[in-house]
Amino acid sequence: MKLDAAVSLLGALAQESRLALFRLLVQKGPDGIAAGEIAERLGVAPNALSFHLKELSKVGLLKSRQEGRFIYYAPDFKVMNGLVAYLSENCCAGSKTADPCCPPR
Amino acid sequence: MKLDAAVSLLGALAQESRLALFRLLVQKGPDGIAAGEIAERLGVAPNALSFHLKELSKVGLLKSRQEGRFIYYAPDFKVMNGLVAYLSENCCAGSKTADPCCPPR
DNA sequence: ATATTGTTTCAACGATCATTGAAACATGAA
DNA sequence: TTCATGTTTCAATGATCGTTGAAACAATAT
Repeated sequence: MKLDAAVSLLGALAQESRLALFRLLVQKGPDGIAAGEIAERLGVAPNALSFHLKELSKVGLLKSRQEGRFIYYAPDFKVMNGLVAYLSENCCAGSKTADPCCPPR
Repeated sequence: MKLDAAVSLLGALAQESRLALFRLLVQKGPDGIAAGEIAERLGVAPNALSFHLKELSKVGLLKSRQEGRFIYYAPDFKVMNGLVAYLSENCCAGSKTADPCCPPR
């Protein structure tokens, strides 16, 4: 992963509603949750949520699937995995020990 | 780590100059680098760099130490470790396998 | 004391971001 | 078709962010 891509992903997650949203989606797993239920659970206005869903989708963190009137959103675990790997390798001295982030050497 | 803290850390890293800065500091290790050398290496104006150093310090990602006229900055690996752990646990389905970010169950 | 070097602070500007309310679009039911 | 529901788009607003230039501060040398 390039630095620019990591910055985009970090920026997408660096917002209270969006991080909470992503956490919720991760908990719920690959089947996803409908936008309306997310909005209700997070206490975010539907249009605001739509904005945040778009932000997360724009950087590839979310997948969506339409089912009738509902649109289900689920995390793209591969992308998130890439981000965590990037941070571990580039910002944690590349250590692979139990404690992933420690000084080099 | 609380959600708010994670958001602050993500926000601090979600900027090109700052992520590059942090990467550089991680590479250089606990001894740190002087602000002037960082500015030169990253091609950032000294006052702009000072702003970014403050942003990273504000959230606890950086430690600094004065030596003569120079101020050396180094990463706080413990804090970064906490962030990576938070993301792995809360945003990666809590998996501890080789692939840290995969769907639950 | 003055000068020089390294770093930070301040004010200002344009750009981007998050939220709001209203309207629009899309799907399915009556 | 008409209606209700789920979701998104649009425009406007206030807030925050990143950069710039000039000035200030701090530590050392002359």
